[in-house]
Amino acid sequence: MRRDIFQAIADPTRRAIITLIALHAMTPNAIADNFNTTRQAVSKHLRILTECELVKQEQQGREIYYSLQIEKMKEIDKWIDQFRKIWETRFNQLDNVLATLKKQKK
Amino acid sequence: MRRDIFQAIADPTRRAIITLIALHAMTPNAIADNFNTTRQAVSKHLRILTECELVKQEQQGREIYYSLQIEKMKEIDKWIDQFRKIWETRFNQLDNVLATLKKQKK
DNA sequence: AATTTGCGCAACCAAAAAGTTGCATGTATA
DNA sequence: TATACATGCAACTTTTTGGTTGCGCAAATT
Repeated sequence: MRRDIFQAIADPTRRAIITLIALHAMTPNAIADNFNTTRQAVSKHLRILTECELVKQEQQGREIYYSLQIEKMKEIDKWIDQFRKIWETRFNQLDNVLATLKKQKK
Repeated sequence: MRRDIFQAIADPTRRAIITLIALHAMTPNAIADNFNTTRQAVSKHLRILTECELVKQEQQGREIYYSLQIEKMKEIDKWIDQFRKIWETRFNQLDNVLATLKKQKK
């Protein structure tokens, strides 16, 4: 079973769950109420998110509150970073081109 | 067929292809040589990447050069941004806590 | 002109994932 | 203690996906 963060965020429902619990911990039932799915389906998504450590749980009586382990999201940011470098470089190059054009105009 | 950028980057081979062609356009055969797959498999990945506009192609004779449409990568960055805001806020809050502790120490 | 090469596309197959159903378990509540 | 929730988990079904094979087409090469 492939379980990495990129695979985890591939599913739109999981992305929505992530956003939903980013600020406040929620129970599976409460989460399911926000979507067009069953509790079980949400439960499965939560298991996947837990498996790749994107989510942590906290039991409170018979309820289990799930919340986002936001640090983990930085892994995606880290991967994007290599491309950020590229697009920033390109932007600067464009900047240089514009500056050169301006100079020539003078 | 669901075709969005998050689904596109879910596959590790596709992520590798993206990184590979980020700087230089490459042909399917050249890309396949870098991995442990066939040209056809790469071709299929390229089709998926093309469908969600992550990749552009340029024909040159009988060869087709594929390169990354890096602007599209910003969409992921944009999604991550909501979480970046959260973790930066938390970091600042921690900063405040540390500052307060320091003050009390004095 | 014949052959080789680079490629896309469609059909197929196996594996994985998403969702559903039916439990079992533990915690509240009457 | 009996009942009603809240939940996880395992089995099963349906879809989706990644890969392979076998074309066909067009551009290069001979």
